Amino acid sequence: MIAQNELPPGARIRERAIGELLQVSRTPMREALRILAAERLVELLPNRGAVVRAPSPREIQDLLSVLASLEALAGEQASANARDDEITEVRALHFEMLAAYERKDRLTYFKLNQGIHRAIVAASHNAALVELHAMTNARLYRVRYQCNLNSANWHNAIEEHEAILAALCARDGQALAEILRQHLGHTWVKVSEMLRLKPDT
Amino acid sequence: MIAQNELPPGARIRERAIGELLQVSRTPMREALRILAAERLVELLPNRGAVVRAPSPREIQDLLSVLASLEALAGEQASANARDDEITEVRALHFEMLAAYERKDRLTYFKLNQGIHRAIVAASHNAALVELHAMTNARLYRVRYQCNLNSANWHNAIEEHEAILAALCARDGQALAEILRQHLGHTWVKVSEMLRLKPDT
DNA sequence: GCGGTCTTTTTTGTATACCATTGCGCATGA
DNA sequence: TCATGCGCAATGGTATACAAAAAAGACCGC
Repeated sequence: MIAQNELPPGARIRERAIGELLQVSRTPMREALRILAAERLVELLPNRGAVVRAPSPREIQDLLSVLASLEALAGEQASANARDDEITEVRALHFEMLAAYERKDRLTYFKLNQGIHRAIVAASHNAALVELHAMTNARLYRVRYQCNLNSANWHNAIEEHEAILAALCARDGQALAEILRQHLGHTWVKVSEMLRLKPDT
Repeated sequence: MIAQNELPPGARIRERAIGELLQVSRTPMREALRILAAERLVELLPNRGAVVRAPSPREIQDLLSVLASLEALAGEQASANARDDEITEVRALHFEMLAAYERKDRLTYFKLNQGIHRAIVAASHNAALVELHAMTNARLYRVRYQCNLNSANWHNAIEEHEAILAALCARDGQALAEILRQHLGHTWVKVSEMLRLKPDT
């Protein structure tokens, strides 16, 4: 519900209300809220309940720099450790994404884009990295989704993804790390532009 | 209790038993366990409760490679963003650590060592990075503590810390990142040696 | 009309009761 | 002797009741 904006940032989560909505009592509801708080998706105010967190622009920039480092590491380790079939799957996802690009199907494009990055991280065969990447990515999901809806220039991203795929196929860890770093740097450029135009989202 | 090995890896955590020990009922106990599970310090088995996680050697190596990337990023950002008084504090901690080294006070040495790294990360002024570093570090705390007790050669670590301090004072982000990376690479060497000698710890 | 205080109501924090599932031990039989 | 099945004890999962804290609202004085 947070990811899909049914619970917008800043919204208070009343245990009874949401629990009733989901047909569970307060106990599992509270346990879920503690997990979401540990994942930094909600903030727990003592004696005042939970609110959906809205990462500030500064926090978004910080998270993106961390994500860039994590993906750079993933790129290096994936280049070294990925099985050929995993690389093949990334290539397949890449072409699916190109198809969605041609059709201007933004939602599918977005999900496939995320899927490619997740697949590269998974190909590192580094379980801890997969976990931290997923957690960091989850915190950025909402804003990146909004950005994907609004952004005008997809083309750069496509070109970068071509380069990502080439580096992965060549198993050139250094190059892949560097491209992924730049790629997420450009993501920050797009996100910050969107925040300037639509500060409310 | 997990960090201090009062609950060793693999130990089952029975909600009623530990709750009684801590004078709390099962409800807050369960909420705490969910948080620890989200932090990957315990594992939750459906209908079978919680057990203290013991990171495998492979997982330790993976976590250290992630930690190296996080600290490298912290080094870059700290070089750019640290206030002078934060750097001064790192220097002070460094000399305190040297004092503990001279006295062969392993516990104090260990804690100051951790404190230096934490201070450098904090000096990045990147809140998300601080959080992820703390979480990753917590997962490695126990094994690194064991390693600190057993390791013979402190001297390399001291030299590396001299270099870390020098790079930070010079605000040379690239150099600092590289040294921190190597430093954690050497940590893995020490930990893996210990694991070979004492696989049970 | 406005501000402050007291009361009421809502909401979170904790304890406990009850149910479902699991695991173990014991008995039974091949 | 060993495998299998039954039953009991223990443990986790959920709901709910009660206590404490905070928010909301009413009332009063100025």
